[in-house]
Amino acid sequence: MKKRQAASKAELQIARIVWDLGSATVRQVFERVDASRDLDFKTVQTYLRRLEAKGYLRTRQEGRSKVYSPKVRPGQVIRETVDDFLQRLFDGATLPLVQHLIHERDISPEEIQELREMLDRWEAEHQPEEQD
Amino acid sequence: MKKRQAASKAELQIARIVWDLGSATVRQVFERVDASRDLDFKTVQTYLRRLEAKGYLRTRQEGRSKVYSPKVRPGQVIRETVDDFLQRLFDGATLPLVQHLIHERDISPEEIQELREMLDRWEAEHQPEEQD
DNA sequence: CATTATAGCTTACTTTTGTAAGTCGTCAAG
DNA sequence: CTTGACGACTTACAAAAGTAAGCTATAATG
Repeated sequence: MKKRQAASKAELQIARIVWDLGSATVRQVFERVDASRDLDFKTVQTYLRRLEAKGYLRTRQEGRSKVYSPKVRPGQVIRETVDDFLQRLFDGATLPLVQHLIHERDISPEEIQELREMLDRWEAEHQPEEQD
Repeated sequence: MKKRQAASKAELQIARIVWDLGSATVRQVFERVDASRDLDFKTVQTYLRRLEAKGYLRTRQEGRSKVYSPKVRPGQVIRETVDDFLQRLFDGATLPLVQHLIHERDISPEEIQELREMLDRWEAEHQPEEQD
């Protein structure tokens, strides 16, 4: 199928900013990233270019700037990334990771509640009322 | 703290084999890996050496072979790896990932059931009967 | 004891990553 | 028009990752 070249960790973080903004110029992305990590404008520019080269983002010219926006849907990329991660660390099994998340990371009672509800909703939607 | 140098993806996969086996020689690991991916013996050897250099595995001499075994607990490494992943892809928030896992990956009704039980058990253990 | 097969140690080589500097064109302010 | 700021495009460059080949010591075999 696609097999877009994998985006590196740093690139992913930059891509996420573009996803958040919907579309953005280098500078706009740069301003968002600035706070957390400490990257040079040029560096951000490089990541964006690579992301475009790898097929994750597209650009359109707008005045003298170019505006980056997602080319493949973010959800898609996230799915692939998670899949790969799952594959490598848990042989692709979903449950062990969920288990790990619940056990090893502090999940609050509220979150547990929320999780339950999520399960309910999911089940409701995906098991169309089996009438007997 | 620790800040062991991060193990790369390929290395992680090799480490997992050692974890599974408890301890193993290069050849033993090689035989396990052989099926799935297609790595050269030498390559496996390199990964193991790097894992030792990075502090993930230790070795003891046994006859003319050296036997690799975990130096830091696997669970520890997994936790760190998951944390890092979570950080980069979900700003560190656990729930969104769980949500993603439930929604995007096919989870069977059995697994949902299992998840519920897992939540129950977890809650039971971690909310020592609040008497009012 | 000479011959092999194996294990270990050293070295290698290509891509990718992380991180950026240089150069050039253009729009806006003097 | 000259100067500067800013963005794009090119180029850089060291470190990590992926993948392995070479050489050496040694144990097992004929």
